[in-house]
Amino acid sequence: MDGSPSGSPSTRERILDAAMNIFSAKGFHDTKLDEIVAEASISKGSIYFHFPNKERLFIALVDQFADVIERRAKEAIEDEARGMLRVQAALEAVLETFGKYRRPAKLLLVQAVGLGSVFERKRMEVNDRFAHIIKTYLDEAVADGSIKPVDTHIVSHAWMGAIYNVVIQWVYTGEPSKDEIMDALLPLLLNSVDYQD
Amino acid sequence: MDGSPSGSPSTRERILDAAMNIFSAKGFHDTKLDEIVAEASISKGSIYFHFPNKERLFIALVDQFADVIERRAKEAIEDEARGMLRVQAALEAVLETFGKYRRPAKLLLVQAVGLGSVFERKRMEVNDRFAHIIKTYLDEAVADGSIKPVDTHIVSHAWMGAIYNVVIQWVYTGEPSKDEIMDALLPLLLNSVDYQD
DNA sequence: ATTACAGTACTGACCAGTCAGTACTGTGAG
DNA sequence: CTCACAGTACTGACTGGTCAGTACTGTAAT
Repeated sequence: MDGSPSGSPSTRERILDAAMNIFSAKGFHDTKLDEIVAEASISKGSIYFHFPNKERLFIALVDQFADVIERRAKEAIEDEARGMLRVQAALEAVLETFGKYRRPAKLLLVQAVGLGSVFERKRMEVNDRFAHIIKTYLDEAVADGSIKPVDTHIVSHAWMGAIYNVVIQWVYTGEPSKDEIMDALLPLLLNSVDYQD
Repeated sequence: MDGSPSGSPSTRERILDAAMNIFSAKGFHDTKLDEIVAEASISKGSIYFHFPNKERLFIALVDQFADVIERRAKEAIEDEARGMLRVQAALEAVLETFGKYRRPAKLLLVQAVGLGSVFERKRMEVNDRFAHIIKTYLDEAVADGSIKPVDTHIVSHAWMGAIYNVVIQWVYTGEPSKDEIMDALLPLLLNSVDYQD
């Protein structure tokens, strides 16, 4: 996910890896920096050499994964010509990416919620970023007549919530499987705006 | 919401009221018991007389609101004869109740997420409780032919996520308005399973 | 005088963040 | 080539503020 060449990972990468594992499992407040120190086999000072504080370390992980999701969605969209096909491609890409990265998904969708105002703003920002992408292409689909007019603002947020909740369910329980999700959720969402492929 | 007769509120109720205000605004970890003490004009000892610890006080609030939501949904369902009409009535009741209680909504949907494993279990429990109600009546609607067969497990979780996310958006920004949500979200959800009223 | 509660002062575990110090790698002046 | 110095990466023992929870006292009703 980090795109760096293989080989012995840098200290910074080891910190990020360990932090991802522990933050995603235990949440922000229940994760002690000393646990990350132990997991990464580095020193506490090292963390503070690479990151200004615990909060920013956490946010770095959120940003890192949000970037991956967004990049994949945009790549998928570029391959499709127009309108509703692009929306569909983006949805598939996002579900695919969540499916591939279970821990980061939990970090973003669960552990980044309900923290203080700093995190609240960050989570809103990521949320809006995704919703805005969906909204853009939904608007496009409405404009070219692929689907009938809808309140694309509400639809985009509703879709994201639907995706989030199903993915969260999957993150916790392993059920339903990725394939079932794709088979059931995708038609459901497309159906909700009266689009049949 | 507490169903008690009006009059000077008991200490317990004042604690719950104050805790609701502060927890919903600042989240669990950023809320100090001393703040609740000040807001409720009671004493710290009083809190520990009525609740064993901070965690259980928080959970009492979550349960209290989850009960209200569930009760309203069940009442609404009882008034409707069958199938999809009951699903629709339940959705309306839930949205109505979230709309009426903004702070409890934020507590349940935002502040109860991303805390430790105790809260995670509680939130899962509430989530599943709601999803199960939806699923029951969706299954009923499938059985009596109101809607075509769908994966009701995924649909129920997707619906809850959609509702949650739109409500969260509303809790934070006040937008879109309750009426807009009802007008856009309800048809969207019903549409997603090919039901037109 | 006992119960049921309310109020206050205090404690001590916890843990994010600090900082003085170590190790190693240039680098360029004499 | 070597010595002096600088920069970078990292270490881990230590600190100090915070706050949930406790111990204890006060009081009013029955």
